[in-house]
Amino acid sequence: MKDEVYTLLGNKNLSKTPCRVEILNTLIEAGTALSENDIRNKLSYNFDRTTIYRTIKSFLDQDVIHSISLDNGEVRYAITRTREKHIEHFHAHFYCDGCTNVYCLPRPEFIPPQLPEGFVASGFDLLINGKCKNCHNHRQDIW
Amino acid sequence: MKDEVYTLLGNKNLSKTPCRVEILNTLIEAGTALSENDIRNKLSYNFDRTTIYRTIKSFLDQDVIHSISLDNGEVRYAITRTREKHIEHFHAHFYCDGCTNVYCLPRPEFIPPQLPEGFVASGFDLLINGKCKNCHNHRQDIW
DNA sequence: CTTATTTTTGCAACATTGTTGCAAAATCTG
DNA sequence: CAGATTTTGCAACAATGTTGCAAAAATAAG
Repeated sequence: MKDEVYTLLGNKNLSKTPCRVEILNTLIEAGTALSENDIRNKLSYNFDRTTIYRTIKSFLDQDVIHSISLDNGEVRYAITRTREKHIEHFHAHFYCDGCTNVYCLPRPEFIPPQLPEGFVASGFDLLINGKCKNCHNHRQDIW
Repeated sequence: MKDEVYTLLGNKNLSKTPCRVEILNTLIEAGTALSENDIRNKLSYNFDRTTIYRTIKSFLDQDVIHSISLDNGEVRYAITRTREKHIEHFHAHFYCDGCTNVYCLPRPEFIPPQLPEGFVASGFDLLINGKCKNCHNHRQDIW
């Protein structure tokens, strides 16, 4: 809990301010990726928008969290739980069409699709959509 | 050229206004996906921002084009060249770290990664990054 | 623990992008 | 060509990204 947050902030040389502690805590406790608004709404104190923006930016810079851009332009943030540095270049997330939650997925096997002649891949970002466990029950349109 | 554009607009029941013709033409001729700004800068006439916005929206609605959201939030648009309807749920694009161009890739084989228990996939969006043919020559950091 | 130094906050301000309403202008239909 | 239907251009906002600056808070040093 708090300890984890403090340790994390300490490791990354980020000062332990209420805003940072709360945001980080919120993201750790959330099972899914959260938007800036989601985050703001979960905080006990009404921090300034800029402060939240900059806190998120710091966390991103330090790889404490990572961002996921959805098709509609919405951005969500989630704790980065990868251990190895290079894995950062291989992201996979799941977007639930039912509840719209976004979940981080473990690194998938990278089967690079046929690339045009001369193209070389160095990473990827995969966003799978479908129904999560909860929403799968009230199933509707399974392909 | 123009004929292709006219036919396309006709098929989709979109009126053939200068703005639509030009934008569609621009996107067809571009080998890569373009941002709204890229598009605007290539037009001969200074159409209103709203008009371009709405034109793009119409094209998206009619599946004439599709959008690609980059990690940094930037959005690019490209002609939809898929024939079969259902393929729309399987997008793959290539982002060149060198020139920042975005290319549409043919539909890759979908090797669904291990999903959590109870999760069901129905589509995906894959953005591969690396170096395109041109930029690969002045190679730098190949993994 | 108190002070000096370094960071973070809050606030004002702006840029960009997404979006809508409305009247004028253009396009389409017969 | 004339009337009906759409699209444009413009004004206006909302949401989000971003920066500068002084006040407030956190950290480091003694």
